[in-house]
Amino acid sequence: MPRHDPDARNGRRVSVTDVAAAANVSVGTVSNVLNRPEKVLPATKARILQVIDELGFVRNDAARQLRAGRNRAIAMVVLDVANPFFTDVAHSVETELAEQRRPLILANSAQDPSREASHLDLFGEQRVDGMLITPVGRVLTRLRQLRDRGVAVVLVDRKTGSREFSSVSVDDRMGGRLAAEHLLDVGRRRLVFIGGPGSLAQVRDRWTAAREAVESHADATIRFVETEAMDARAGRQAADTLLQLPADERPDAVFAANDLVALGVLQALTLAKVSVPDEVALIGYDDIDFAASAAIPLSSIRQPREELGRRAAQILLEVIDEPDTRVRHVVLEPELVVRRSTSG
Amino acid sequence: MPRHDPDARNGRRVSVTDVAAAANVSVGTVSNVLNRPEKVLPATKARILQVIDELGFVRNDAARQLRAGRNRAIAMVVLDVANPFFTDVAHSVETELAEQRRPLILANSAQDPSREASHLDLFGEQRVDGMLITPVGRVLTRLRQLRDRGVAVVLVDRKTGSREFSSVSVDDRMGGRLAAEHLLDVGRRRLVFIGGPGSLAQVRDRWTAAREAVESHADATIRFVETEAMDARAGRQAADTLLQLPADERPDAVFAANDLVALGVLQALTLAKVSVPDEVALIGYDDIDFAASAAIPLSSIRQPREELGRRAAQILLEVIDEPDTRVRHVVLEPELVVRRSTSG
DNA sequence: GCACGCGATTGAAACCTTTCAATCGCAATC
DNA sequence: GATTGCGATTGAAAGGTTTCAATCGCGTGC
Repeated sequence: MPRHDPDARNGRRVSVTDVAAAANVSVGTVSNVLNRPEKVLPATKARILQVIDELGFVRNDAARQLRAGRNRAIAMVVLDVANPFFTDVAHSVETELAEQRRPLILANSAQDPSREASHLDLFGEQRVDGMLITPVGRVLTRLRQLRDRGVAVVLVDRKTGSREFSSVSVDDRMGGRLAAEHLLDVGRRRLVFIGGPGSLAQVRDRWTAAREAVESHADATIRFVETEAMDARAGRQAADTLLQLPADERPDAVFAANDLVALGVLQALTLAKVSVPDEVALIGYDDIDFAASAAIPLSSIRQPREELGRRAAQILLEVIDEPDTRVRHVVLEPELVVRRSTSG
Repeated sequence: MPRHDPDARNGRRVSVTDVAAAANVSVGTVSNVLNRPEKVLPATKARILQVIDELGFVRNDAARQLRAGRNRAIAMVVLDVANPFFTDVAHSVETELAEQRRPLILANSAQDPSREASHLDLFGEQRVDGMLITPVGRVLTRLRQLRDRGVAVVLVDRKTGSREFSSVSVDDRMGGRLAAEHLLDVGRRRLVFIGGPGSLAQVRDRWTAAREAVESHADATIRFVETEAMDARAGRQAADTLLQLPADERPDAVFAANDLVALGVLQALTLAKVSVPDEVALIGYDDIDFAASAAIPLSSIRQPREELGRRAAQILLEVIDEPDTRVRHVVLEPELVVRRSTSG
């Protein structure tokens, strides 16, 4: 009863050969109908299309790819699919690729170098045409191997190995500076930066620039609270740690390395009845949509994520077309967005 | 200068044949090293592995799939990748599949039947082993075709064509009832349901159950405000429409078909200085993480999304192993979560 | 010394599509 | 009536892997 059409299921799969036989043409003609319909006589085409329909023929993509030597798909490896920042960027990439009818395969490294490596290996075997990656681990060697085998690679939101691979990124140092200077501007002097792991370039750059900004104010300090991940849970935990400090050691401002962490911090502070921004000012990073509608609307550093995805896709397509184009680095600028969490 | 290793790039791609020749074995043995390493003598294996490394051989997945007739991958088509509910479900699916080393290909139908159809066609050509889908359009015919060609199909969060396909879903009617009854319980009588498009089964079920709950109260009313999508923007727009009503026609409670819509409604109401929950009570659906940290923490109907993904993946794997297992329907129960937006 | 058994290895066949040089059929031209 | 030109069609080859029946080589038991 669950069975719907046993014949179709048990019968061997239908191939171009079967279609050709049934339509009394050669396989070449069937292939032409599929790929260069204008090359075949309308009458023949109609007949073949009808047979295709009757037999339920579906082109086998594996065979097609084998013959072509490549896969039209583009793979994208992001740090965290649960972070709206990355899904927004991916969405923008997808939109740009849709024009060329190229599917986007999304993979989540979850900031884990071993997961990242296994995704890269898989995409290598799949011979994707191009790849967008926000690297976590030491992947330069693997990326070179891919490139040498003809896979176009563009780095997103990162410039590692920049002499060899084009990239599109947002200036994290500028973002870090903007955030820190804003906190200083609103009179805060005991800053904390929360983010991690410290091995992530994004985290390092934002932290370093923030530290430099703070160091130019003699009376201000900033310290680094490292987290293992960058989600709300990590933010809550980090904030709980800070709450255990004696009152006179508590920070009066928190700069979270992304908005998810900031939202976590906000939850923990609210729960502990610490007023934001009166007692602690709070700024995040990314300006995801939820930042604006948080319990206390969150100040943040806006990254132009739509443009980031679009430009990345464009450059990737260029590299696919012309692998020897000059390596390019597009650096976009972030922007400070002030909301209630830093300006009560 | 962008060129890294011209030899490797220009040279023909390395195949098992090349490896076999260089290692003085047959292709069969190379294949065994790759797929059944225990079958080959340690010394031979070591030699072949070394050659593989030296030559930079990477198995061609297209050829492998062609031979195998299928692709180990599982495809998942969701309504909206920008909705954390679906990324959470997808994440849970991915985790479950990881044990079998099956990659998950995520595709976004964006509630658009034509996008959904083209994804299905693509996955058909790719001969994925299995597919999880939350259907939008009239896809039953396509799904049957896929099933008849050996693709395991499990419906997620929907029961269309339930005699033929197994499914895992959450009881939307129960959810709709819980939401409406809660609003009635806290004394509201002029309800509005916001969601859409009305063709979505989720929307219909939640609405219908809510209407039924309201109808059993003689003095209460509920009306349907249909949106084109289910994101925050749609929520803001719908709320703006309501705000233009004369004060005595305004609702005193809003039931949004998902949390994104609810957050949009909340933004618009806040902007218009309408107090939530005093003037308008607001409840969402899904209980995404952000619901708890919204400006006014959002009451919602929690769906067990982790379990939803896990069970869906498990059933799919069962169907792949044993295509003729009985069709099963797992229905999970949603749960009311009361927060400030309905209980000031 | 021989047959047997068994693990290791072989290599041709199969998977299905696309490509492209060759061929066909037909009409226009000389 | 023969030739040319041209669009439509043909069909064999190529692409790289896996499978599996057949073979090899070697030690064991008689």
